[in-house]
Amino acid sequence: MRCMVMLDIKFIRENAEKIKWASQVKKIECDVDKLLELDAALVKLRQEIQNIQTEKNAAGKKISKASPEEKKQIIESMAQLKNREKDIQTQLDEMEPAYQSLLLQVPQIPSEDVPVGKDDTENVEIRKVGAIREFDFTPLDHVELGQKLNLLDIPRGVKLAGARSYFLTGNGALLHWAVIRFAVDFMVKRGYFPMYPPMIVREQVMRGTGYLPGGEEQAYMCERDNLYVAGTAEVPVTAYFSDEILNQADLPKKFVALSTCFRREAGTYGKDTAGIYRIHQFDKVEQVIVGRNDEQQSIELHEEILANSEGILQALGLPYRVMNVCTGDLGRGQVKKYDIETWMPSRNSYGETHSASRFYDFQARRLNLRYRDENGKIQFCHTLNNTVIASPRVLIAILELYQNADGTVTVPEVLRPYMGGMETLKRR
RNA sequence: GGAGAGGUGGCUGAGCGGCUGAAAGCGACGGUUUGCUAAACCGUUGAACGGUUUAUAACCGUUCCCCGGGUUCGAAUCCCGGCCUCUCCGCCA
Repeated sequence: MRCMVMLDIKFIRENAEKIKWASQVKKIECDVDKLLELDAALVKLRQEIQNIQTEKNAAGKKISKASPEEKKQIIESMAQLKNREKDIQTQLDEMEPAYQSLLLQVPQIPSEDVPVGKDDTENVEIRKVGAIREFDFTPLDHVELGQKLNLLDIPRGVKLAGARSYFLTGNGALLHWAVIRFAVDFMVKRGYFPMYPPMIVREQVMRGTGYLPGGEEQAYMCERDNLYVAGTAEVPVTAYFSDEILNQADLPKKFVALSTCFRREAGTYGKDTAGIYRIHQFDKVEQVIVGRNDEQQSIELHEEILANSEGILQALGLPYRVMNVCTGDLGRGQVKKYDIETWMPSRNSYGETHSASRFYDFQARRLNLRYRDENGKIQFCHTLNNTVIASPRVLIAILELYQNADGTVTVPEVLRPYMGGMETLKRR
């Protein structure tokens, strides 16, 4: 994973204005002019050094056949060349780091159909699906339900592990596993290849997927081992084929991965403190696609992974809406992102439960993830990913929406096979 | 944790300091043969960057045999550091 280029420098040269625009609407700092200036200077120096090397090589070839006196001469002139070379090399070495770090800041250009906006308040709703339930009694929130039905124990989680920690207990744990198994099976039926990935990964995997630099504060890290704890299976699964060259015929590769996810949630003190909405550890079923370098195909696959997740929510009978995430809320590498927000009565609003991202070759470049196309040319892949289900966050919606006046919770039908046929969650 | 081995092209695997961008095999691609398939035979087959050019074609140049330094007129080949992988022993599950 040596290739740390965000976007191809040639592309940047030719699309400087678009990138400036992207940096502006994404609110990501990036000095394109400075980058191009450095780039031009570097190209010039590299040409000079190349000429010197040509001379050196020629001299080196002569030397083995030269007479002793000639050898002396050649070696002397070589010494001069080497001095000049060293000079230029020093200049190059001085400029390179600045160039590299500027290059790393270059954002991916958003798709044309992404709304321009400053932050998540300007995301645009694409559609709403499912009717919001009207209660004819006063509904409880998931924390109260969890307590009453012994599904959830936050205080003891906090006792052992600090804020944003919890236990799922009894039927709560069973419901959690049921949701996950349902989601995995759903995706496997749709032809996705199941994976259970390592979640403690090397730094270059985090860099390759775009979480570093920038996400240092969000990720747990094992300092002794210099390894990072990934916040999502997207990280190891997208990096699965890094540094490899795949066959075009094998693409797209579609994966469904289940993992526990760890997030520090630094800088969110006071945000979403109630319940199990924002927590340090959760399980997530994730879908990841590695495809051809073909924008049209990526667009279609993006719709496909979105449809998969909508299928899950519909099967669970949860009302949701699909958001077209605006430029200001897009990550550096994302071309376009759909968020799915599921209705959560206690929040009296939709809460984000899914996030479907399209990167084109942004991650693949950093991961050195390539394939050979029909002409034998090596191309960078395209990558995409989306949540299938993240639990326990989704349990908020399930518990609150499926609660009954008597304080019990009905088990959604599709989950019952995974709960030994249980139809209702009662206190036990 | 202790001791050792090693990192070469899509893969496996050779490689006296100049003739090695790299043997050989496999794979892939093109062709011959063939009722079809298979087999056999012949040929082609690394990447990035820069220049010439209408050209992602051809040609020329430079760099690249894990990364970074060093020795040398010259390094895949010698030396040092780093990263990574593997084996044995110990420990643990």
